[in-house]
Amino acid sequence: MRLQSYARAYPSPRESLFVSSAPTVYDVAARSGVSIATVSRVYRNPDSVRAETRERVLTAARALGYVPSGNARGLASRSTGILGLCFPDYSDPDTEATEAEDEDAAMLYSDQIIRGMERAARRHGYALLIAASLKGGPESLVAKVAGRVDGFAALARTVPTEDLEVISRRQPVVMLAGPREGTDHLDHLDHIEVANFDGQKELTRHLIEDHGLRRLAYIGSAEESPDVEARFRGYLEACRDGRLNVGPEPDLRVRMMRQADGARAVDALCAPDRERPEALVFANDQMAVGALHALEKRGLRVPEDMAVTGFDGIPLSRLVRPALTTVHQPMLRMGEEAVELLVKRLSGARDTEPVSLMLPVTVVRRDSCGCGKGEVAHTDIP
Amino acid sequence: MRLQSYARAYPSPRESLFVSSAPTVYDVAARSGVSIATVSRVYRNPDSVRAETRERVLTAARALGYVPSGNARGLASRSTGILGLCFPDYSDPDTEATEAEDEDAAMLYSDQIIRGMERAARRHGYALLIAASLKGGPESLVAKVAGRVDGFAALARTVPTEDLEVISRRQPVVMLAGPREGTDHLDHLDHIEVANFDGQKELTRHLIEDHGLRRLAYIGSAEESPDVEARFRGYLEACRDGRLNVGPEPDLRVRMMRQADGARAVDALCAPDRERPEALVFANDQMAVGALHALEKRGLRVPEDMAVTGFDGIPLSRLVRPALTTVHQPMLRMGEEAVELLVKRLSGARDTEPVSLMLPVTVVRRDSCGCGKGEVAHTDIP
DNA sequence: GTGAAAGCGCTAACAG
DNA sequence: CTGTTAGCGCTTTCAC
Repeated sequence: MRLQSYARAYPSPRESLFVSSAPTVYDVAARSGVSIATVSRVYRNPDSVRAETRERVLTAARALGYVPSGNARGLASRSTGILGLCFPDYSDPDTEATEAEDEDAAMLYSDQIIRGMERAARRHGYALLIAASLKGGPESLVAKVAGRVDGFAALARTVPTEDLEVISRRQPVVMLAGPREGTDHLDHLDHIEVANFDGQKELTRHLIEDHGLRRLAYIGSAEESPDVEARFRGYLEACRDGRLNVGPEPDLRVRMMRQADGARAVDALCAPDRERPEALVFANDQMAVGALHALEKRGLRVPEDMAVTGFDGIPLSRLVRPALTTVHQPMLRMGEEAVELLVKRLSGARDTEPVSLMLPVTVVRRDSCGCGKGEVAHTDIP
Repeated sequence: MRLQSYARAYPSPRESLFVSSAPTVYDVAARSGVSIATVSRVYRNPDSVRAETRERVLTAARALGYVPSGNARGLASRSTGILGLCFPDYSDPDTEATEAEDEDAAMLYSDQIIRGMERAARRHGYALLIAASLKGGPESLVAKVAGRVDGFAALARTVPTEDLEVISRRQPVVMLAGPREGTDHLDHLDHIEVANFDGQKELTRHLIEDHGLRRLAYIGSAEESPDVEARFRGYLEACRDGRLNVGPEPDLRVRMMRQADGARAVDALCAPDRERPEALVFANDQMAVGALHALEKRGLRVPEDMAVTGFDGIPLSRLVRPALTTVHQPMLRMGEEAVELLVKRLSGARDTEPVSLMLPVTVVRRDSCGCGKGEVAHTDIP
């Protein structure tokens, strides 16, 4: 019944740019006079085939332009040698590279994770499949990735939690950055987060104690985000420790946490009818950068008239003027740790207890909080 | 004969962290009382199934924790929705991040391409599979990627040219950065390169005409690299135009073009027994950065005692002191163009003539060539 | 060492 | 709108 294959005519390489159907093990087997099993062996375990036979097969394969189908392989062997990463579409039109030189300034959060994962995956012999969720169905995203990899990492809120729960019953999954919620479901997932609370708390303490600021405003997210909430709680605690008068809610919640939202925050919080804060504490760098621009337009000086801080430590934070005081997250390391966790699960430790890591952050004091011109100080937290 | 599947017992979610065998269409079909074809339709084309039936299937799938197998899908449908990228292991131990803040300084060439491809792939609904060639068999790399994607890009010299030739008969391949050689084979490949020749020529002209330097030294690569050769030819032409006395070979060829090699180049070219050059023209940024360090150790000032230039425009080039004069390559754009080319091929234009793009570069004049402190000038080439 | 045969999980006609 | 029936290309026992 595979005779059709055996009888298939092999068009010369030049017949068309792309040949209608790619050669298979059957073609190679027929041409080299062995069975398909042997062809398979030549690729999976060369030493189990006599040298002469092996050469015959290889020669035929070369002549035919044979490339093993990863899909068929994965299907038959139930493993792919690929790790995956799902992340949300963070792209910010305002941050997109416009001038050539700014390409690297637009590096995001997720790009660092990709770099970290790629590096670690490479060390372990895995390739990396990356997929950003677009506005389309989120269902498709996870399914697409999950169905093609041996294990994967997902940035929090990329994938419906219940989907993750289901998938994690089948393969190793590590959740990135969103603290495990509920503690109830999601019990199969390994989990990595950063010290959002401690970082934001230390940064806020710095503003209050070291710079003597007392009227702070916090700009958070309207979307539910455990990370942002943790940061806000850190901010609150520092405020209370400093005996500042703060409510239980951020002074402002914006929708997307992009540059435009940061600019809008300035409009809202520096309205003429209200007392101007002494410091704008943003839940991320992108907004803070947007605010810097907006403030400049209004003729307000940073940090003299108003201090501004961010969170994340994206490359852009160091390039803007004044350079942004922020809390640096070790995203590269997070990517690496994610791979380590996945690899560990894949190589045996499948039924051990879920792991939960908390990575330390670094408070980076630059100009925008009032720390001396050009001087930079780091404090690792915790 | 699939009865085993139908009869399979479904362990409760808690029975084990990972269930032995994942549910399939057969399980979902059995549980929801439809055929496997219908299950398949629910995922591929939901509207072709009556709403009520669809819900039944979805419910069963959810209960079972069903996730479609990408491998099986790819195998049956002959397409994966994935694009690939193969790149060499560029990592440089000296550039690796040590301090948190330097994570982004370590961004390489290939990272920008990844970013560009990911972004463009996302726009077209593709995911991206990335794999760096490690010292292991190169055979495995291409095969791994090629066998799992609908089309892919390969950085020059990542993959044996003959392999590419073979594979490109089967699926779209675009070659990055290495000029098409021979013109003879490789005729199926689309190809993208940057203006290496013109960029290096303009930079060299700047050194000669604008700064009046006449004793230049070029540091190239021992490995064969069309890109580096093109740069060198640009350098040569500028030198001849300036009536400088230059031989047909670089003053030095180093092995890896890493920071350590740049430092070694300084040792070799600034030896006491020979006349010191006025400018060190490096074939890439990494070496130039290494040279900057070595020069500083020797107590030589840049640019006063010696001008230094690089090529690539990596983020690090702007962060070092003095900031490096270099030629910026639009790697992000190269990644994007690569995806556009692949997508075009995949959506019909399979048999049209191979495309060859030459992307413009930008000469970035910073401090290390003697251009005024802090001032930066750009010139786009061509 | 090599071959035969049975799937892996899904899609894709083609009937009904 | 739904079911039947073939494979997709490879790995994998189990014999020989």
